[in-house]
Amino acid sequence: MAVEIGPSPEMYLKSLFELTRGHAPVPISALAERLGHSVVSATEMVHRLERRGLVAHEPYRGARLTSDGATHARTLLRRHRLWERFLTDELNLPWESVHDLACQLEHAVGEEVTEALDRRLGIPATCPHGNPIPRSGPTPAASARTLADMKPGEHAELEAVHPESGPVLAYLAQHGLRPGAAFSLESIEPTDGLRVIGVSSTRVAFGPELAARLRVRPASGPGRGGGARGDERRA
Amino acid sequence: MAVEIGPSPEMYLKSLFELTRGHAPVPISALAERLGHSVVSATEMVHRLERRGLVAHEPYRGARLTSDGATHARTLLRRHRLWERFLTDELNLPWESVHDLACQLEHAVGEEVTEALDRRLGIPATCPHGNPIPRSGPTPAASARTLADMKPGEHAELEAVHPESGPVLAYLAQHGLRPGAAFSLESIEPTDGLRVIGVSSTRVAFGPELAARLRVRPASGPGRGGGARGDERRA
DNA sequence: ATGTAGTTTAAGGTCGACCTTAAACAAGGT
DNA sequence: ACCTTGTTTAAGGTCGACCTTAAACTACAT
Ligand SMILES: [Mn+2]
Ligand SMILES: [Mn+2]
Ligand SMILES: [Mn+2]
Ligand SMILES: [Mn+2]
Repeated sequence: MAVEIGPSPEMYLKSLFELTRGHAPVPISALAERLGHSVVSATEMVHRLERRGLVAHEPYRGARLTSDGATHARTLLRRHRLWERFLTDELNLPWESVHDLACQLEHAVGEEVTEALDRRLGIPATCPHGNPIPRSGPTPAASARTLADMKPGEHAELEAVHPESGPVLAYLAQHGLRPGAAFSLESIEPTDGLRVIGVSSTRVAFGPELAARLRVRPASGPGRGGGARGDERRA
Repeated sequence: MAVEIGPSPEMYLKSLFELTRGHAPVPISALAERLGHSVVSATEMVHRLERRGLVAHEPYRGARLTSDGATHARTLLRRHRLWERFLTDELNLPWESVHDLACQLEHAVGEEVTEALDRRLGIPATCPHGNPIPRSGPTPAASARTLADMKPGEHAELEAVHPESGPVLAYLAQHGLRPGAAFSLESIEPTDGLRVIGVSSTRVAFGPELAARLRVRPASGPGRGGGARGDERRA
């Protein structure tokens, strides 16, 4: 148990987990891109992780987490999101910064601290960006629907940003967009597929790339304007 | 600013700081021993740190922190002790574990988080083990007196454990010894210089090595028995 | 003054985590 | 069937952070 593994291998596991859609293996090139590494380096690392039994590599198709690897990845995601909650809720650090900060902390703690933190925070259900905090038992399935899937005229509410990344969060923060914000899709520009949405009297545009990262759910409280606080916790 | 420096070099700076007595340079062998590295490796690292301008090496005498190095070391000690307070006060983790846990966290955060944490904790004055938390302005001088300096019959109160280390803290915890605990030195065994102290009806023995790491101050509330809670905070 | 203990340098190694360039290869669409 | 694109392997490099063994050296105490 505990398996001694460094920050870098851990980031590979986490990324692999995040990039996985269904059962399909993740092309190493996708991994490499996500991490900003060369494809060759990513291949090397995948091999190392394979030797450790955390990853299964199907040549020319991609890499897949073993169940050990997936467990470890979930643990990391858990730590990451708990730290995010701590940083926002307890330290009042900005919503758009905590992702990167938590990305350091996640590698610096073990089970003892993680579980104590969880209790301390009141066993929160999601991170500040709307993603569920893994716990024992299956993680509640996030809505598969994204802004990219919406049709003009539709109303919805932002559920989560996934996958997260500093720049994306910064862009959203700039426009006051947070999980819980209600909005409507006003138009899809034919060229480039830009999505223009209306949030509380403002208009914000998203490229298709970004749009696919905004998980969306049917608007709950209809009318409920605003767009700021979406701190959903409950266990 | 910010100088990008990894966990390992950081540990060297911290150790150097802790081992420094007055103005004297610290023999590299002492550094090596503290870190559990070979002397050759420690020498290498000292050279690297010298190139970065964080350490000054006087051949055959030892290494000394430059003012840049000392600043960095103080920062680390600050982070370390703040995390310790967090782990004990907020997460209720055991007094004797938090040192090692904080030793990971101290390398995973920058100024932003550190300062927010400090505010959150109410600007504590010391770590759970009695050592002052560095802040801007000179650090209040810790008492130079240790258990090793006491004479049989003397009464005193434990101020701090310095330098800290897992095993030492574990030993103290085992006997219910904490900063704030009042005790008397009952005897110094002629052979081996064992110190036997009396704390609230128990007797505990310390070798000279350990005794020198227990900082001591004149007992404050005379009579005040017990020996547990010594959570001194105040700014 | 000399010797011993502590210190530094030299030399050679390992391993992880990155890089580049270039060649070999396989999958899948046309 | 073929070709293009994406993938893997090979080869060679760098750098940090550790290790060992062995030789050179210096400070200091006797
Ligand atoms: Mn990370
Ligand atoms: Mn998040
Ligand atoms: Mn440390
Ligand atoms: Mn402490």
